Amino acid sequence: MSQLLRRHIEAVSPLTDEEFEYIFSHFKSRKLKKHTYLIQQDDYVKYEYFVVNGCLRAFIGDSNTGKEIIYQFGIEDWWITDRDAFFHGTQATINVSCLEDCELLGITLADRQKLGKELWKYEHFLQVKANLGYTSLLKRLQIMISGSAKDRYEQFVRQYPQLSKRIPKTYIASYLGVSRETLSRLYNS
Amino acid sequence: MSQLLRRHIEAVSPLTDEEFEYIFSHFKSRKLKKHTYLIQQDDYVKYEYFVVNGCLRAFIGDSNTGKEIIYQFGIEDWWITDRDAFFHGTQATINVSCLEDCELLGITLADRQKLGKELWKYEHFLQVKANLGYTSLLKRLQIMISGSAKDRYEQFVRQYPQLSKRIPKTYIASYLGVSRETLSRLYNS
DNA sequence: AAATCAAAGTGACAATTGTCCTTTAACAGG
DNA sequence: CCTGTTAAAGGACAATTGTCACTTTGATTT
Repeated sequence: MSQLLRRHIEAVSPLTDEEFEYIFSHFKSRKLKKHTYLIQQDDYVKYEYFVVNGCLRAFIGDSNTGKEIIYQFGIEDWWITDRDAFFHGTQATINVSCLEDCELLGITLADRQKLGKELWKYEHFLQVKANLGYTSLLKRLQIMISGSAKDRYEQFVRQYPQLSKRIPKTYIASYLGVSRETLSRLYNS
Repeated sequence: MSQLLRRHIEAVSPLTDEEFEYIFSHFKSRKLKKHTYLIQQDDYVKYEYFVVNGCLRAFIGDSNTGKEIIYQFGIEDWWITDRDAFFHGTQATINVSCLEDCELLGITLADRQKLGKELWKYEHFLQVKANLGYTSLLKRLQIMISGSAKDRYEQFVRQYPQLSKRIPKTYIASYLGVSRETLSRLYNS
């Protein structure tokens, strides 16, 4: 369990055993069953979660059309939360639910900041991680702006071959901003 | 000049005069005329730039279609570079050119990291800035996934009323992932 | 094995957006 | 004042994608 988190942090900032133990002591484990919600709209979001096991989806429920737009998946070695609500202490505008049974490690904003202040390595880890996240999001945005439905799907399969098998197409369509039917036709013609 | 940068950093991390002077001494001023390029595809990207004055666009030139896709504008108080190339020391995959005469402050990756190590406040500033950038990019992505051309344009005007007047519509269309003609029809019907 | 349910495929049609092309307007430089 | 350049508007048509309704498939439960 904790090994995954350790390797994840050490990919940026190598740690001593003591340092890691100290960091790890601030995380709280949480297990959730398939179909349950980690975060629901209007919740206050106390934690940011590291995914140890399972698969989740973060989505916006459009109250007008009743449709859901998935903007992120979370699997092993990824982080997931409503960042905006988490950082600003406001209510969630999104939902996060489990597509599989999940095992997570949560940390509060206060502890996150405390660790950053106490350990430069952790602050550095947060900084690098945020920058990596930014660049990968930017790549996704570029494809969303310029690519056709087909481009987007092919790129997704190339980038996440495992995920594209693990997740129902309906959800992938939503993630790509395309209707389920259109996606279906892309690989049957 | 330097006051803008100071206020920008201090919005996250208040500094003493000495600290700011030290930070500022690592930046190099650069002035560019309208229509010139700050970064061209295949350049090595030594600097990350803070915009003191002017307006720039970052875009991808699609070599197949010959079309350009703008994925970011840069104006006063924003940062601009090819982040991927800057962080990894690789060649630029994008272009950045000036829509107006520009005045910039550039910092190298080595100096950026050095400042982060020497001053926790600066590392913290980088971390917070990256997280803010991430959340704002995510909001943009959400609109790109779910919004119609009209939604996107209206949202853009709401969020950047000044920019929408300052920048030619052709560029705004490209930023929104919409053809110039489609955008033109949105506010004439 | 039968019943139930969720996911995926498909056909027909509508709506949105892109592409190509022509025209108009604004404006800078000689 | 003219001329060349750039931005913008708009018409006509094509391509892409969405929507709705229905069928098929496959998994799960009883």
